[in-house]
Amino acid sequence: MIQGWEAIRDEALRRIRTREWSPGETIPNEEDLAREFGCARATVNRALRDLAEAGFLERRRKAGTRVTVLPVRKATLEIPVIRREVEARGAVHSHRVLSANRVVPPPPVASRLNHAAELLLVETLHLADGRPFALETRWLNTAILPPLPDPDRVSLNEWLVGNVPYASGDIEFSAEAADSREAAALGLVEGAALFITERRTFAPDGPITLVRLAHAPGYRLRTEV
Amino acid sequence: MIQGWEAIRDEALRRIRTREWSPGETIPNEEDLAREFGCARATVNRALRDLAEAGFLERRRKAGTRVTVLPVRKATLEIPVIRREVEARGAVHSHRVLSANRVVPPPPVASRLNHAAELLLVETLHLADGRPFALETRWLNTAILPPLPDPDRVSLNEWLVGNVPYASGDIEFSAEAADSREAAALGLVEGAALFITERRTFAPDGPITLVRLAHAPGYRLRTEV
DNA sequence: CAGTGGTCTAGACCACTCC
DNA sequence: GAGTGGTCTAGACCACTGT
Repeated sequence: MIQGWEAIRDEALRRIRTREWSPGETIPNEEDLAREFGCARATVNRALRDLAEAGFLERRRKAGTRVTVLPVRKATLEIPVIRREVEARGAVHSHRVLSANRVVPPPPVASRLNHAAELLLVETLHLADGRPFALETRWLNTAILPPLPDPDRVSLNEWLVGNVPYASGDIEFSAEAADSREAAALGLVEGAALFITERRTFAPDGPITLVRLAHAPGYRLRTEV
Repeated sequence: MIQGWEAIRDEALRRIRTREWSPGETIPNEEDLAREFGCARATVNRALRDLAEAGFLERRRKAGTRVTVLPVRKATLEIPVIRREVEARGAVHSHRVLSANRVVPPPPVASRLNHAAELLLVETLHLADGRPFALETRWLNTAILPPLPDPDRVSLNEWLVGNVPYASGDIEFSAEAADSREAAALGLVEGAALFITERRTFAPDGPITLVRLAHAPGYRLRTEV
């Protein structure tokens, strides 16, 4: 008798990995497994649901549960606010607002936010122990935001996280060559490889913000599988 | 009366976002919430567990459930095998093995795999519609692997996914400038910004493989939040 | 030690979907 | 229509941890 849903999950994963349950194959249904493992069906359900969320199994009512043929690795990334990230490296975080202006967004920004009217553009340099860490370029839709705090004093990111309910958004990661502006701000040569994070956030009634973070070389995003 | 654990999760999330439950605050315990929502405690547990996994709540026995002060965004990345990724773009995938040699790993590789003895090094160029898509540099520990198939015919990645039980691993993302070898293979100028994915995989009895994927410019990793 | 979340059970009904 | 997973319940016991 196997005890606990985690043990059942592990046993199921073992059978998948040893191909006792081979890719594409339908495994026994929950009731049969519950009988085999000597537990309630809900416990089997918990274990198999976990494996399905991890991408090892595919479950459909009536059709049953199958072993995924090519498991898509699902990695969970933790994306902390910058201050936390800097502090996690044992450094002191500070930031400097380079500019803050009302600007009509260029077409790429307008289309990504689905918003053509004027936005607030704030450029901020984040520092770790006084050295450039990342350049933040943030577009804000002040039309639907409450009055903003002074960005010199408060991190806009943290203020938004705490004060603006949001509905949805996405994040993209890419690599780009530093342009002259980025190179100057981060103290690099033009063309240096930058790790770029770009986040969009939308409220139910419109876009909230678009943020582009250009990270200085050496930045790594890491996750366990 | 609120119906269904998802409705309860949504209601709890609403209270968090409207600061009805403010950051750092301890929310009512499961039993009280179950009474309020007119459902079983297990249903409340399901809803709150979901929010805790998403990073909105922190739960501890005896101490209760608190609203996270600075929610760490947890994004789930789907990391498909390269062939799938290429096909998802509507292109035809092919690959070309550039080299395959037994090599004593250089110190950075040896330390990352915790293995100093000879390894098999396979370099593969992945193509989308015949154009360079990514350069794969793979170190394999043949000492603990079953006999490998011919890498010209079979994608080593897919073969490993299907044939080697693994225990753990990690993935790192970064941006690096292309060296002359990478630039040549991918048809770029030296110094071009590459998006790098590096995966380590370990079996219980030793390292299995270290893979570095250098993606051609334009590559983006995207996830919804 | 006591309060809270974590898990389990046995049974029930429902929702989806394949046939 | 029937088989399977998805969810809910009411109650129970356990595991952790703050006091």
